[in-house]
Amino acid sequence: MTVSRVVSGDGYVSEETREKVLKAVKELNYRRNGLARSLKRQFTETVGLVLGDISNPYSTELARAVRETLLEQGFNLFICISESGAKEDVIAFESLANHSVDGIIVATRSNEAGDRYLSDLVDTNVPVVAIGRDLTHKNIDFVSPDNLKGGFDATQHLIDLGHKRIAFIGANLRSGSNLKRLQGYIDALEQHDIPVDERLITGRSEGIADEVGYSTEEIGFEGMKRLLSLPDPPTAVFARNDFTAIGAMRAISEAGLKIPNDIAIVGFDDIPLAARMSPSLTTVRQPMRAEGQIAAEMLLERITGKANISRRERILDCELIVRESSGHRRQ
Amino acid sequence: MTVSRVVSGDGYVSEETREKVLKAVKELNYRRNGLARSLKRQFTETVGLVLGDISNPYSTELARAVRETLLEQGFNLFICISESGAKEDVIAFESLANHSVDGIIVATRSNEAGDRYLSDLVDTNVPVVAIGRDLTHKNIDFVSPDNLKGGFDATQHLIDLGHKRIAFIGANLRSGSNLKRLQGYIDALEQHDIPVDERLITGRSEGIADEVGYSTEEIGFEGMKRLLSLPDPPTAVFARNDFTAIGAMRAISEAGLKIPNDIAIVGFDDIPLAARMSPSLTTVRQPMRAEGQIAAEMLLERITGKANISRRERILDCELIVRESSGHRRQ
DNA sequence: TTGTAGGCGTTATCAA
DNA sequence: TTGATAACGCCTACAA
Repeated sequence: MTVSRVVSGDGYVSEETREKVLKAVKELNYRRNGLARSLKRQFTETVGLVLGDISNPYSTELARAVRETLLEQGFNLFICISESGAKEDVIAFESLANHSVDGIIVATRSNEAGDRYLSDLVDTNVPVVAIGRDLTHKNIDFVSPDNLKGGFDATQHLIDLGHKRIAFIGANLRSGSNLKRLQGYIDALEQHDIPVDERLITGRSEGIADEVGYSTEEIGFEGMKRLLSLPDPPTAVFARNDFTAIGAMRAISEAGLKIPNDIAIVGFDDIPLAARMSPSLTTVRQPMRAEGQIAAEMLLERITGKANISRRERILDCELIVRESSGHRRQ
Repeated sequence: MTVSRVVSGDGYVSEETREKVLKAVKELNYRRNGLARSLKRQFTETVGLVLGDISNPYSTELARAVRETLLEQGFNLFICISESGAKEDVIAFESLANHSVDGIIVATRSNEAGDRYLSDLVDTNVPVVAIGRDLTHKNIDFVSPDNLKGGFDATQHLIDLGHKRIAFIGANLRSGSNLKRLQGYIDALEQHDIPVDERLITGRSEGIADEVGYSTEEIGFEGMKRLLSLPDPPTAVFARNDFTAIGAMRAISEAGLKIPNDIAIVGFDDIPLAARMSPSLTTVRQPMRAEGQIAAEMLLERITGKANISRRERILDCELIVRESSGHRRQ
């Protein structure tokens, strides 16, 4: 017990005993067992963050913002990777739960088994915040960029430039955020009485196994190739994210066409690479740092707050960043 | 006790009781406490990975390889970020130690307090493997790319192309891996009787606070600007990594000079962006995935192995990837 | 097939 | 100022 007082640094211990204890600690290489400590105290001051595509600068910026916010409050962050769907999601949640983290932030795509596990977790009073994962539970907070408006703005921008045949690359019906971007695209077309042509909406390519890391670029590449082989190819393209846009740009170049003269293109996210492409990529900037910070703050409120908070939702504005790849107004 | 048997799924339980237990588990939202379990069992089947610059694709590829290797053996991975030196290193190590991970892989730059903490950890029998962190301890394994030979090859390549005034950008005396690259550069020059000109070796710029994220690019930009202002500027540059090289390329372009005609440039790492730059970047490819995999394997051997293993070292070959930025042989 | 006892290493509480 | 006791929730070993 006296040792505990010395090591924890609180409670009355005489200077003499304190020194004796510290000496013994050194000699015996004693280290206080955190598991036992947490077991007794019932909290760990640790938060888990589950990330999907860790290769995407979007994820890493998010993680940095989350971590900074937590650190200010003395909380530690453990990041878990879950790259390929439900099974890995569950492994990640389970391992965080087994370590009794005080709360979890999820930034992977929604899936049934994962959602179920999360609900169970919340029911055992583990605070959870979701970033961009459509998951409606009365006690799970939700943070997301405004994908609907972002998709709308991107498409509107292309329409304003005089385009009528505008394609969407990388539709994924299983991803809510993606679906919102697609919906924004459709809304913009309809608002300008441009018919929605399903052949101009490409989804996930058959041959591509995962949608992780730079493989999303392949989706853009393959999708664009298919669009270019249409009898009446598009004059503009809105890609579901910057990596996909970059893949599409490669396909356009390889076909001997020019951006933006032959085909204009807009992405989503504004990863650092977007500004450096040549031509530089017009894109919808997502407030990654704000998303991370707000999610962390919400989680901390749930962790430290006494009261049971019910579901809150924060949809954050995106900003259209016009660069070279969308070009000037067509005649 | 019967509950434990049901939940763990081993030991004899009658079908009838099992069902009753499972029903109660559901109703009460019971979840087995992992802390208590680990406290009793004395292991967690979890490994910690401490990463410095998470924005660098090098780190994320490493993490993915580590994770895949661990997962095969049923181990989970927790990633901690330590962006700015000793203090954060210690926080990360401490928090992993408090959660009783079974082992730690460190991939941050060496620093005194961090090294000391790691040594203490090892002395309490926590297995540790270091990636690229120069840290000599009799029980800490070491994995690293061959920075010396990589630096030599890069410089040799530029010499072979006919260059005599070759600069090094981004020297950092506190980073061992960086120092090795610099040493390789010097070795190559000396072997060809080219005098080493200290003015051609730029270090860290004053104004730049951190060396994290895309800030390393600033180092390249600032360093190159200084080199260009010399009375007798270099005709070729070897940058300490790809981000630094990319920053240097930007400075060269802004000065109205052409790569590789006016100045040739070589980087280090071969991040995905290197191949896409225009001109594409000649660089020394680092075997990121192999580094991660080998580090994870070594750690698992220490964790599961009964015997005390003494320090092992694995230096992995790098490969010079010649692209456009180094150009053709000069006349 | 089920249940009891003891201990993993802490800390809260109370006693000395 | 220090120490004894109990409890955090689980699992091993043994008893019923």
